[in-house]
Amino acid sequence: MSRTRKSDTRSKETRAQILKAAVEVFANHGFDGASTRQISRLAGVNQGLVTYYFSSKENLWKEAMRSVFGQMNAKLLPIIQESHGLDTRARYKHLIQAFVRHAAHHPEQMRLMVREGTADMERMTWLVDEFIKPIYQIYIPFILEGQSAGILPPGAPVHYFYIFVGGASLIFSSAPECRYLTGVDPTHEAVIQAHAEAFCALVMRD
Amino acid sequence: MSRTRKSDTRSKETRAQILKAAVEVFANHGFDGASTRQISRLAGVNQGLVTYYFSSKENLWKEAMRSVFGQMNAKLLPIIQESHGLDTRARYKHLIQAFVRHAAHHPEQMRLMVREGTADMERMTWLVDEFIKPIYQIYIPFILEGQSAGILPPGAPVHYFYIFVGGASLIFSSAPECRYLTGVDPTHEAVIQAHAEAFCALVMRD
DNA sequence: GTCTATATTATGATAGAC
DNA sequence: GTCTATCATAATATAGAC
Repeated sequence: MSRTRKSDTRSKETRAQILKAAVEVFANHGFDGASTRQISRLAGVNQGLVTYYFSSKENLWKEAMRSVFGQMNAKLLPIIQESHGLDTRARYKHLIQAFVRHAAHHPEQMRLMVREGTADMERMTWLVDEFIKPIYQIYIPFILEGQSAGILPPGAPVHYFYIFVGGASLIFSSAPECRYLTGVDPTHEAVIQAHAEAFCALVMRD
Repeated sequence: MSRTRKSDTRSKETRAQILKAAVEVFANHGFDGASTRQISRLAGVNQGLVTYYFSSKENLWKEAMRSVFGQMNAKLLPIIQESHGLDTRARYKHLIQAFVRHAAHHPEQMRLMVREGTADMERMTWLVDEFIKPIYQIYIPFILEGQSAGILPPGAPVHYFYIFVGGASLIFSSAPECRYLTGVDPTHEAVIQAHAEAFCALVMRD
């Protein structure tokens, strides 16, 4: 293996470690509360490398967002595609379960989605234009279909969009609080399943 | 009016302005992201006065929390008390509407409740012990009563607690995002009413 | 590519004039 | 009680050695 190939691998790993740490720290502290020092420390690399790979904190945040939403789409879009064969009730159950499970296994993604909704206009609009709008466009027909099938009550889709996202994910994005408050640990597989079932049962009444 | 009385009034106003600004900035940027300079600027007072009135940033955050939860309890506890005369279905409708409306008019309180759920262990446990645990204790019998009456599906109360709080409040705590994403402004009274009705309809199916 | 060193600005908190 | 001035520290970002 040549020296260049080895450097390439090392380089990509370093970049990936910084990105992974950035997702975690931005999710837990928000853009303003996160520091590049904290991120580099968590990544186990030198602080100067953050600028080397990502130019600026702002750009690192954008790359972290691209990474997170890339993962989310890679996971959920195929599930949505496959679900088109199912009838509406089965499809609802399947997709809600998939979304709850995803939120459970990637709580940092849910926290990132919600963080910059108020703090900064620039970052909020960028995030909406780049990632949230396409997701919302998928939700709308899904909600309308549910209303046509009598699964969901009437009302503008926007209400059910925020009820779905908030109701499905808050227990996981507040996992440490939930554990301390109730003794129930939302990272346990049985609790994840129970939350998916409770949420499904609430949305899809017989 | 004596000079002392005037100073007292001025003093209380200054303190109150700092507290109000602190609630806003902590809600939008989190503890780490907020700066005492930003808070003092928003309050229209000198930065030194933050320390004069609140000793430290940590203590200012705690006072901001006391203020916010004090307001919430003052508003919602009487409504809960009065509701005991109603039958279960009417009571559910009444209380959910009240909670949605409160979340709509005080989105900063919802943001504050959720912010420190992951960032800092000390602040999270303080917040839970001091304010969230009492609220949760009120929710549990409310949820159990709904399950007994057949309004809610079975499942541990913790799931419905987080579904209620998350589902009812996310649209309001992400109001700027919602406005930019959908064109629907969650600060409008008609939208608040529509959200309360959609959420009620989802929870309380016929 | 990775490191150390540093320039510059912003932070939380304090001291002291008024 | 409110202000200005300041200290010590931590922040983002850059320059340059290796």
